[in-house]
Amino acid sequence: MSNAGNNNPLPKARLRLWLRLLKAQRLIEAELREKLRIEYASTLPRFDVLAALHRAERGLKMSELSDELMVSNGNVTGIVDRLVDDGTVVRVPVDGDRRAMRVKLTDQGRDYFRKLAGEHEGWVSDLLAMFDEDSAEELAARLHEIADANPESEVN
Amino acid sequence: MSNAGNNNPLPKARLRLWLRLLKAQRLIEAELREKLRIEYASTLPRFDVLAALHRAERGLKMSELSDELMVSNGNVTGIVDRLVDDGTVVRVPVDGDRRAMRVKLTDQGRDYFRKLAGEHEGWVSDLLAMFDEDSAEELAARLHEIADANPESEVN
DNA sequence: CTTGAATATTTTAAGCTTGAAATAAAATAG
DNA sequence: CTATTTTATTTCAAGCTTAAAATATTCAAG
Repeated sequence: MSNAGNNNPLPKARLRLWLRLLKAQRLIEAELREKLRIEYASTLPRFDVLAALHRAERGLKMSELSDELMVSNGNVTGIVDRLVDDGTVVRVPVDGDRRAMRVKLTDQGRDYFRKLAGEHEGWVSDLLAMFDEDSAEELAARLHEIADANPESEVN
Repeated sequence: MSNAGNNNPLPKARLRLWLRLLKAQRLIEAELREKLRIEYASTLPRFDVLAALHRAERGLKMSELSDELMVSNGNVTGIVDRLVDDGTVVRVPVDGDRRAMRVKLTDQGRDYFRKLAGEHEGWVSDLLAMFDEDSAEELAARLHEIADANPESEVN
């Protein structure tokens, strides 16, 4: 049967929510991207990789990185290549498994990221200045439900 | 002065909010992208262009398209090129301005999009099934504040 | 008119992203 | 042991994305 002219308001409300979410994300991402580019000659994907590595004391394997960031593994290869060229990260062999590589921040990379991360937090805080602590946390909790209800999404 | 060890909870809460927003967006986008690819051999950027054109009866100029979608104008050129190859859209000269082009859905493109849009709404609704109409609308309103407070962000 | 600034679009080079195929090593069976 | 399958990563081709430069046209002074 045809669904033409269907006007059920629930799916429409959810669709509007999705479009708003997308618009907010794009706006914030565009601002952050521009700041990273102009002030640090860097990019968001690079920042994301550094952030993930900074959270992981002893580094991450390529596959752990791509899981963490929800991007394909082939993608991470290229970004890490460029970070290696910069001298901010290194690939070290995982002993006991000659297939795997552990990616770690260099000392230089760690210093660099710490400076960046402080700035980044400030930029985000400015962009989300309309939320006080409570509303930010409440909103974050609501958004968490989305990831919670749709687990294990594989990107590969 | 150094900011090391700063633990101000407000920026941290906003940063968490941003990370949640980003995670939710990526999850939904990955699902939609996969469905479009597998079931329709299409992509999200193409869908976004078609959706914008569907909302605009008499078509959109290239620059209107890139404003609407918040992507660079060079970007739209490539996507529209491919849609023209598919036969879903056409570029028609704007009379009175030989620089400009108006992009319009073809009849075939309109039919195709209508089918797609119905499916798309269903996919989104399923992914956001944890929100009833009221919470979806409330959340959307909260997110709208972000775009509202950061207007006129130029992507070009 | 003509010159110069502004606008609309495309092109370009570089980087990001994906899914699939290729490579290599490890783990599992038989 | 050896063959098969699984796992970790890279490579590849195609498409997306950006910022900047190039083109082409229109608009605004003078």
